[in-house]
Amino acid sequence: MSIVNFKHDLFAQFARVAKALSNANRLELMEFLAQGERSVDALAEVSGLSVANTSQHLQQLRQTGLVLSRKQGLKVYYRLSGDDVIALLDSLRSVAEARMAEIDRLINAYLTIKDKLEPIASEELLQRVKDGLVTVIDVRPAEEYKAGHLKGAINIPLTELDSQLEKLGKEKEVIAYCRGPHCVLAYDAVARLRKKGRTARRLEGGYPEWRVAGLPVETSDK
Amino acid sequence: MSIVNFKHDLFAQFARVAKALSNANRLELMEFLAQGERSVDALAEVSGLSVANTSQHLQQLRQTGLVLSRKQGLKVYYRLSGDDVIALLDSLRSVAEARMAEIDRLINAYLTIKDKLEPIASEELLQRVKDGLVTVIDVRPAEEYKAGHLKGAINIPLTELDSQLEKLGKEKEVIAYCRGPHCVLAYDAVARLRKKGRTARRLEGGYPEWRVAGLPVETSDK
DNA sequence: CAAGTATTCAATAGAGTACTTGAATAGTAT
DNA sequence: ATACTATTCAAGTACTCTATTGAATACTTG
Repeated sequence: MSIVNFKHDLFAQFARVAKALSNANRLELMEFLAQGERSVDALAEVSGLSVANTSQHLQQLRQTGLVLSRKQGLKVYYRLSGDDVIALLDSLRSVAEARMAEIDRLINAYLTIKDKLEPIASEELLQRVKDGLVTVIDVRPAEEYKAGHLKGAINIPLTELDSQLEKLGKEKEVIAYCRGPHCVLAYDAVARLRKKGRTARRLEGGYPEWRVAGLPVETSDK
Repeated sequence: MSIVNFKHDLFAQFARVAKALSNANRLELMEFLAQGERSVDALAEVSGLSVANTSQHLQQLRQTGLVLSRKQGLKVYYRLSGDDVIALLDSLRSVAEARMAEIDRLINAYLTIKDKLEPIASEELLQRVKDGLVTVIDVRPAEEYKAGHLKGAINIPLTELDSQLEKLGKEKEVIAYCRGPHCVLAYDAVARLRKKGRTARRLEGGYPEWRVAGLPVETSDK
């Protein structure tokens, strides 16, 4: 094998991995998988894709080694094949957010629906917490919550929002936050809470912004 | 805009970045750009693509914000738009290597001497340089060396390795590096040095990885 | 201004991708 | 066994991507 061919074949393999990531539906499936193992029909339901289509996307991901599957009874469960895959996804997201003006445009277009999802500012939140007017929920996965969170916030990962609804008093307004200004978990949470008839808003920014601003947090003090 | 659409559009933007990375030729172009700024015809020459084709790939990369360009006189010079792009490429490479048996097969097919060419890690190299135990050589072409190289490394392009052998003390171990983890120049150099009876190893990674890790470099300070 | 060079544009053929539909497979429950 | 369920397979259509070719653009030099 010549050097040139070797190099080209090697790059072709890297390109295969990138190609597996080059579809919005597959990225969305992987975001769900990042939260834990899921069956095909569960993934089809949350993603809104047909079962056959979901299955085919999952097989593409499996062929490049990004996900693994196991069969148990009737169902096939898929999961991400390792933490380095999460790191790759984060790296992709971070480059995309940093570089693409298009994303800012999208976020701004979305946020023009101010009256529906107007965020609450940090100072206002602090005051309302003191006054006992709001319940603050952290919708990130439990591990991230454990590593550090807003003081007084309770952890309700997005996946458990429906089942843990009773933790939230019905009279208080709910404030949701997650990883950062672009993290869609908090948007989702607010939308779903409102569907259930609660009063909900999103915190401007996320945990990192809050911490950097010197506002009160609780950490695992590792 | 609904939350679902918003989320989907956001993932579609991330997917665009991944799609830009999903072609072997574009990845190869980016590896060259990781060494420094390059004109279109220089990139066309090293990649073996036609100029028009090269230009079109570069424009795709520019549209997703992965590279930037500037025009000077007749030529247009492209460069990576930031170090986070290098981090993304490394992350992609690392996931691909970890997951894809296909890549191992390729590497073994080409580099049958693979286990004889154990790489040295960055930290270990730094220590051994301090202790005066090793000579570090940069086997990339002179222009790439000039644009930036590991502090203290001497430039011996692969083509001149035989003729400049006397530059290397016979007692010290020689460490060779080039463009990146898969740049074959360093493998070649190590193999040839060993044939001449020298003790030689390859640096894990290459110049871009070293620089991004914040380790000491010397640049042309343009 | 004319000639030359580097890059980009435009049009095209051929290959690959996404999603749908309906059927096939493998396992469970009755 | 039979009915049922979750998943996968196979085929078809509409759409997109790559690389090639030749022309157009923008800049420099004589």
